[in-house]
Amino acid sequence: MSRRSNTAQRRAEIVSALLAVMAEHGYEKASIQLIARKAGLTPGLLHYHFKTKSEILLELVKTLASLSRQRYLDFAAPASSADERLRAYINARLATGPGADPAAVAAWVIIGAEAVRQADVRLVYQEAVRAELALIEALLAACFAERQQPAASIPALAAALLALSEGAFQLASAAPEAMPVGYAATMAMALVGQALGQPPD
Amino acid sequence: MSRRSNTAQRRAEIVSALLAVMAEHGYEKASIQLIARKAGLTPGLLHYHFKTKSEILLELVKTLASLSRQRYLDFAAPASSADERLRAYINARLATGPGADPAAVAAWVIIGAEAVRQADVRLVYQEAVRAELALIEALLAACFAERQQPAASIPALAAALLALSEGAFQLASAAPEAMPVGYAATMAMALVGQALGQPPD
Amino acid sequence: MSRRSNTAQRRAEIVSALLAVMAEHGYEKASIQLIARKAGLTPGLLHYHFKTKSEILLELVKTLASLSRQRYLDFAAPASSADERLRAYINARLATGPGADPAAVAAWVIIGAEAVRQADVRLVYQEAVRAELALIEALLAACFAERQQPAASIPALAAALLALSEGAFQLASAAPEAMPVGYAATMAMALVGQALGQPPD
Amino acid sequence: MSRRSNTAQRRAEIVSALLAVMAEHGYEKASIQLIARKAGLTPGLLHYHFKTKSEILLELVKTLASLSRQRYLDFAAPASSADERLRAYINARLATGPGADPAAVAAWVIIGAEAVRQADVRLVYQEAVRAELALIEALLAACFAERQQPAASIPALAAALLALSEGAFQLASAAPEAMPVGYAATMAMALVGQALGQPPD
DNA sequence: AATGAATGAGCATTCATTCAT
DNA sequence: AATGAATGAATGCTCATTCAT
Repeated sequence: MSRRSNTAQRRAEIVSALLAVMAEHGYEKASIQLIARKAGLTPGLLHYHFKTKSEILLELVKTLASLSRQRYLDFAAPASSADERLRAYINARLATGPGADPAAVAAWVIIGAEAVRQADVRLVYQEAVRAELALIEALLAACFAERQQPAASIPALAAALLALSEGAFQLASAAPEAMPVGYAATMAMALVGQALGQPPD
Repeated sequence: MSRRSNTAQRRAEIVSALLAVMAEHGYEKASIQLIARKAGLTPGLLHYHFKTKSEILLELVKTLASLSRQRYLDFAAPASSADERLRAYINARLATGPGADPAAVAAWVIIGAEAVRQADVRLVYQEAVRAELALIEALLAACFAERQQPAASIPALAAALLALSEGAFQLASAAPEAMPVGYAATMAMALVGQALGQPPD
Repeated sequence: MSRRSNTAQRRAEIVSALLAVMAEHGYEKASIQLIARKAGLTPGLLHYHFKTKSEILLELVKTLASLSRQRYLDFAAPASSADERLRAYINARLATGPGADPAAVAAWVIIGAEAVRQADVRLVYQEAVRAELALIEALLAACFAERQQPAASIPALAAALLALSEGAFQLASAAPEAMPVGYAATMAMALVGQALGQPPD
Repeated sequence: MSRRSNTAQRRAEIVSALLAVMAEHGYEKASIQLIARKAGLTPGLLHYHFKTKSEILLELVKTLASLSRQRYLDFAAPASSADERLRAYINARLATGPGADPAAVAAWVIIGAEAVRQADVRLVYQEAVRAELALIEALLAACFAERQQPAASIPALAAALLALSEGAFQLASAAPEAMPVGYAATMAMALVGQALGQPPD
């Protein structure tokens, strides 16, 4: 009698289309028309599943944050020590970016810029930043504990690792040819190694 | 007595207005009307001095890069050693950002995102990145030379310092409350210190 | 046992929902979605019971006219003279409006404006106007007959009473604070009283 | 050097076009496209001179109120007594409507309906209603004074005259064939005459 | 140099209506 | 009877750019 809802799947398709279009054209130029075409849907249908364009963006932010977290969990699954988990985190983030997907990295960079001017985007972006910082701090604290060393400057170190990540994403998206290969993960390890008094390897 | 041309000054005013409007509204929402109003000029006049809106943005990129460079030169003026010059660089960049101006930092972040999708912006952005990397590498090489140490991983280290900067700008603009105070300069110094085998002071 | 058709009730619910939504948002902004939500139904179902949105409006016009007529009949039930019936009519119309419902009054005002531009609405609106005029004229004629006076200007007087009603509805809906209390019924009585040579009481 | 502004004239043209289109299609169906075509302008230009469509409507309300007032002043110019001025008012309003223009009358009816649902329209509509009531009350008071009679029920009488006007406009616009000729002015005079104890003629 | 009216393409969004289920 | 996804046309509005003055 009643139709079965396909909203969840449609929403995922639309979010995914926004990711792809945004990586290429930015957020403002990612028009509803363009997103719809990429998703193989009609513009009207996008507004049936999402009230506004901004709402799609907010869902994309959450999706990317979640993907990045899942990627860390996958990398860390085989780890058996705090050191290994921290290395897994750095590799998950910096060896090939979140989801190993350049488009996702570019989209994240553009989201970061939108967060500067759009209050609602800023809110979910900040939530993602706080969650990421908390994760890094926990990983660092575990390393210090494992070595029975006094924890030093964990917040600053975590912030620097996050900043290094975000900056690496930016530069990878906008000036890839200018950057050396593999610098980000290597230098992140070095920074952590210095704080721990020895390389985490 | 012919009227003196005020073109140079007008162009500077317009570029400065774009900076201010962009920091608040982003590039796409920084309409010619809005920029003109901020500059106290009329929309038509903007197109008399700049052929297109994009041209204003390109000039802003160069202006910001130049301001950042000048800021380093000012900080480095009293320095008498390679170590001091490197510290001056890090402080000029990260102690308060380029030009000590949050609006300029926000504008730079937005420019970074525009560079992802606009080829002409990407070009001048990459030029700025390359110049910045070259400067950092030279400063690092001088430090190694001063200490008569073999230079190691200079490109990776320079890239990491730049990524740390760009990421710190991003986070300072979009999630300032989430970040600890002064972490960026401190950790940049630490990273350099480790590479040099000792803190650069 | 076959399912009993609930069409009649559903149609009434829908018409009633249109009344409520229209009083708040006007006819154009009373979208099918909004009407459906107010009625607790789905958009598709509205088009199952009514072919077009306009059809719902036409039914609403008839419903309101019918309610207004029923209200007069209720008021006039205890009346035993032509004078009393005329007073009952004026009170039914103007003491608190049709159905004693401000939403219905507002909806009627909006219907009046729609009648200006929509031919099909105009048709049923005019039918309602003619019926109303006929009723008033009959009531007036009965008063004259009762007093054995020659009937004078009955059409003009009936038209003025109707115009006074419609205008009072308009002003009650759009500028209630600006109007004195109870003026409409009072002055309608006065107008009738003058025509009859004495107040109808 | 600078261009001469034609804004005032353009705005008047646009307001006039809205009046014409609205009388035929209502406010919602009076699209910017349609108004622009009627005015012989491009849609973009309408938004150059008016920020929003609603702003055009607000200006139209003021224009119509002003025209109606001017029409009374013209009618009242030759009057030499309070009675004559009151008769001039009634004739200016009801003999042929404000501006003697059926389109203006229809537009006013539609504005009245818009005032029910749009707060900003309601505001200027109420202002017009209050001004009109104040004028009628002053005219009535002058009549009573002239006759050295005690003033009775002036607010109610003024309200009834206004309601009669608004209702007459409504019926003239939506059901002209159903209405007798000249009833409104005649009955307005009668109503006033009764209050004054004798016809103002 | 400077003005500001004018253009035209593009935008997000709304909505009555249809239809497979 | 009922659902809710889907469509396509229309709407108000924005904006970079042009140009006569």
